[in-house]
Amino acid sequence: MQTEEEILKIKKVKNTAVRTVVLRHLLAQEKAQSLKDIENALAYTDRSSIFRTLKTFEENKVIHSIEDGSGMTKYAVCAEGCNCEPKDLHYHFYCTNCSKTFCLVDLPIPHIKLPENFKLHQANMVVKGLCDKCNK
Amino acid sequence: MQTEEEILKIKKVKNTAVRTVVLRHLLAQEKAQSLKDIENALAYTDRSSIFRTLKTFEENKVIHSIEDGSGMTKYAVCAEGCNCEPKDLHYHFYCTNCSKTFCLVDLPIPHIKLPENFKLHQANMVVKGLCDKCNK
DNA sequence: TAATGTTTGCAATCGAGTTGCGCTAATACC
DNA sequence: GGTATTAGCGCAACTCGATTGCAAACATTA
Ligand SMILES: [Mn+2]
Ligand SMILES: [Mn+2]
Ligand SMILES: [Zn+2]
Ligand SMILES: [Zn+2]
Repeated sequence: MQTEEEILKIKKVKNTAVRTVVLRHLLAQEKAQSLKDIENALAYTDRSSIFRTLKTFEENKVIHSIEDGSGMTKYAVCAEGCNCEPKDLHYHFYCTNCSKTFCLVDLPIPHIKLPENFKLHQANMVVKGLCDKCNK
Repeated sequence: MQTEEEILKIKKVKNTAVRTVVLRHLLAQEKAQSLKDIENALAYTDRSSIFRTLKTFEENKVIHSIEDGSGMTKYAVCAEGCNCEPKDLHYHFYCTNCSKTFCLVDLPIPHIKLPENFKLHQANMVVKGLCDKCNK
């Protein structure tokens, strides 16, 4: 497991107080976090600072974002070695009962045969249903 | 190709003026439409009426919605025989250049082996990149 | 140190989505 | 047909996540 400092160094993002604490928070979660989740957890850090930090992180591939249909974009730390390329894409699971969103990093996306002349760059793959805790 | 009246009858949705014109518009498009797209196209129909129409259509599986990450939910008419079940799920393509979102109905989603005890109900699968027209 | 660039906090704004409400049209009931 | 009830519609207001302008604080460079 890499520390916040190591990750930021590898991804060439300058370390600051806000960046460290946001990244630390993201690393400590099992579920993907919304801006509001982070804002609530970091009571003394301003929302717009967190917002801009998330943008910076995403641009530099420290994290990736997930549109799970809940109305709030979620964020999760990229796995070690991830470069947000097609080979790094994975499914996400959104539990319609507990509203948690997870990265299914062990479930790589199969090769998608797009129509002639289409070019794949990114993907937002969200599978919805019940997570193991809610599926009783 | 089914007419608006036929589709609404099959899906047991009462026909009204707004519903007919919204469905007709959706049927005539090659790309999935946002609420704003429809509002712009139907200049004399109120936004909230279109909004509620879309909700009704979605609840009754006349259309399905797509979260393509553009910030606006897109809507597309379900294929004939579609019941919005896992077997009916398909990929969507969002062109990052021209911002068009398409249903790739001929590209069914492969079986997804979720972790133990997870239950799949729905999915929002969006592949992003360049469409054939923009990939020169 | 002074100049320059970057990050942060605060407040304001944006905009897609949603809702309350009164009016009208459609349907059900007598 | 006539009246009560329900459903759909249009307008305006509102919600709330996301985004931005700006000035102060901080870091880097010359
Ligand atoms: Mn992920
Ligand atoms: Mn579709
Ligand atoms: Zn759950
Ligand atoms: Zn395109």
